[in-house]
Amino acid sequence: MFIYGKPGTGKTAVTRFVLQHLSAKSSEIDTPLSVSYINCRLAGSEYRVLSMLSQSVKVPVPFTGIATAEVFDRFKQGLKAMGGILISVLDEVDMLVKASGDKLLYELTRINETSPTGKIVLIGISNDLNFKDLLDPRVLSSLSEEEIVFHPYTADELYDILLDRAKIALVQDGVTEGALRLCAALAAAEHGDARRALDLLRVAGELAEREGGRAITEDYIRKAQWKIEHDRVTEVLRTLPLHQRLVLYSVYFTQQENPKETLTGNIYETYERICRKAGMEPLTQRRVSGLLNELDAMGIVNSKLVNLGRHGRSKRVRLSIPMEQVQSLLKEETRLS
DNA sequence: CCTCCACCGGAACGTGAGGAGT
DNA sequence: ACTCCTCACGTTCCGGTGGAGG
Repeated sequence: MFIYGKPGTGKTAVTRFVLQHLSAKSSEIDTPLSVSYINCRLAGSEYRVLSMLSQSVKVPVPFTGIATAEVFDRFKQGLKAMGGILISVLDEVDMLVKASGDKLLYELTRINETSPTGKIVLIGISNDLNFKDLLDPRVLSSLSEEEIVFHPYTADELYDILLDRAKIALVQDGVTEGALRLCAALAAAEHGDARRALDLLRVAGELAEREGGRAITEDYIRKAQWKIEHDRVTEVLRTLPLHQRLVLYSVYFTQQENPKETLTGNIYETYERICRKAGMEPLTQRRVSGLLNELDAMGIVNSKLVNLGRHGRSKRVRLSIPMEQVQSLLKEETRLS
């Protein structure tokens, strides 16, 4: 089965809920059934997904050291030995396939053909609606027998969810209707993500509590939204590796010196200068270009491909976070200060 | 209309850390 | 002791490209 839907539309929650009921029912009627839930993005690689699968059939696998094919064999052995049915949920499978292809999925679908005892049921969850394009037709035919699409929540639905939670979590009249509506609207504008909506309400509640407010008002919701964004960025910035930070500073300085010419070429020059001053070996332009793309993906920087005709084509890069945030990060930098 | 710039981005490959199996 | 894994992070190489200016 395939489950599609944007983040925060309930895919994972619903799947877990159903799984829980299934395993409760199976122990009630005494049927051999085990379930495993794996988040492929968190797992990171084909190897680690496999090793987690193996663990779910009680086969311990070292976290590194043996060949992927070997882990796969052990998993098959374990499944066979265990018998029954393994329901395996692969959350964010699209990440797995993008990183390491659909080989693993293909192999997994083939298990049922060869293994008489011990069958596997695959449930793939994906954020990417075009995920199917990445798959080989053979994999597709055996996988997508059933599809469910989770649509983004509308503002009204989000409002209901929030209201429900607010009743449990907050004192009576702890939140104004307007604040709830705003909260739902903000989250709905951002792809109808329920998790975001709940986060927003929670943070707003914390803010209100700290300031001794009597109820969560629209004002607190707005503040909370700002805070969430700010915290997210600070956290990301703080954990950036050295050269990634250097590239970020280069963008910052280039943009300050010459706001119009923030092309990769100029940024790279600045970067080289910084490296030389700090007595470090600069990375190649290719690598820096990759780092810039990563910063872009994290939403720290915004880059756009531009064509300067005779002057070639390049990328125009802009910071998409406030300058002050980079400044304060720079202040913590003892080596570069 | 054609050229050619200045970079983009894919692919293959290298290295060193962390570790398993025999 | 030796071979063989994964994986993150880089490098080298190279074909690709949209449009200003000849």
